[in-house]
Amino acid sequence: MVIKVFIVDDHYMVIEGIRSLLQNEKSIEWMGHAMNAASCMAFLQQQQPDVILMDINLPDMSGIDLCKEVKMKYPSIHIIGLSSFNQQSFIQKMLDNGASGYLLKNATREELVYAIETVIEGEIFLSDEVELTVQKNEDSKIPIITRREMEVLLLIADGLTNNEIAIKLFISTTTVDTHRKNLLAKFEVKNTASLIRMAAQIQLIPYIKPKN
Amino acid sequence: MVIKVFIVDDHYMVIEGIRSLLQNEKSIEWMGHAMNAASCMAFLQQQQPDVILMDINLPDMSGIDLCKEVKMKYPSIHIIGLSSFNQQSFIQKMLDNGASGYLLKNATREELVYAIETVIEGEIFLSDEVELTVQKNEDSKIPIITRREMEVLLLIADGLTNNEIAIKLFISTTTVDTHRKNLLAKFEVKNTASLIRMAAQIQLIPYIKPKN
DNA sequence: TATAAAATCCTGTTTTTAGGGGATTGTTTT
DNA sequence: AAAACAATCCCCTAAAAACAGGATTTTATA
Repeated sequence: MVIKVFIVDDHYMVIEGIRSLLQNEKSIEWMGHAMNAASCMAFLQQQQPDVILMDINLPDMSGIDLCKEVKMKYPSIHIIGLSSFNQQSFIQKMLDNGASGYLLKNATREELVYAIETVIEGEIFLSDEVELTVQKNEDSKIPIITRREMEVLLLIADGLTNNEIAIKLFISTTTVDTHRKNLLAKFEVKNTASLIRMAAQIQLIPYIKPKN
Repeated sequence: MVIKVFIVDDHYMVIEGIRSLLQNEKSIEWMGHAMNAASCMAFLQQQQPDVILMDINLPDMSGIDLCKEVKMKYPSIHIIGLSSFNQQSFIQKMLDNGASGYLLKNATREELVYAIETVIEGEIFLSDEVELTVQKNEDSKIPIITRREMEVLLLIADGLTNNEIAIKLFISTTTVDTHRKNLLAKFEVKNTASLIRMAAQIQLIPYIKPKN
């Protein structure tokens, strides 16, 4: 049985690299690629692969969210997260959202093929290095914040004060203050500067600054 | 005349992708790859390519430094910086260190080939999107801050208060406050959150957080 | 050597955040 | 059904940052 593989990545060179690596694998069928979340979803309406290799950074949506959406509509598709970085927080989120594995972009052909074969069996695959990190970082800080906290965080990053945020979210200023306190506690920092820095570094804050 | 190309990148998939993209180009000869700065330098002792495609992120040394080193010893080699991100600060540093071009990893085969051909002619090549960024940022706000303001900015990002910064720099708290005010003015923001966000986004703040 | 720019310091006031306590109402999850 | 979590709200105090308006000295640079 041939495993049908599809890839979602906005880097042409990575797509080409994976295609090239899988070219001579007789057990794997290359279904094509998408360079963003929207065209991925469009493709899936026509055909369903067995495995999707999915970059965590996409131009229109994070791979983490796309993963969730795909698994919601097509639970039988196995998703392998793909990224350059060995970041536990992303890996965890991908897995939480239904991904079956996580592969670093410096993986070899053998790893790639093995990953695909593993997730098809219903098992979880993680890159060697990733597993190490997961272990190492287990005890360290990967703040898990709630949806509301995330909203507040983004508005803080946009430069709004507690009062302005309260008005925008139709809640009391004291509530905003509580969310803010919880954010500081979860990130284990003592002020806004460190909070925003950390959040920016773990890519919680979108790069393009929305006006006002 | 055949252009000899070598690549330095720690992502196997990217190496493979570029190799695959250049495979059928008769005017280009693939010399091989290195996955870190050390083996790149070792390779160059044996053979010299005409063009090196060099990732800015390498495990043992930044591409920016490696670029400088290579150009020092082998001035005739043309270097094209390679990265996933469209970050003006890196691009500028690569060019300052002697690189002849900058290519994003989502470049097409045509762009890649054109880039190689362009730098061989002694010209500078920049990805379309990169040029846009350079242009866009030209007239827009790239705040020019002084050395002292930079020091203060980094300490703010580290979570220090004005008072703590004052102690660390052996200056008065009011001076720190003045620097801070100037930073806010130069960045055209009204609070620390926005300041740190912007600074992080234009890569003014180092990624690895130094302890304390 | 003017002149500009950078770095230093000051006195105020107002606004915002941080830190310490709570508490209530829903909604998941076990 | 109980426990845990999320979201909401409150009080109070202290610390920090933002805003306004200065000034002096040192260091580049035209």
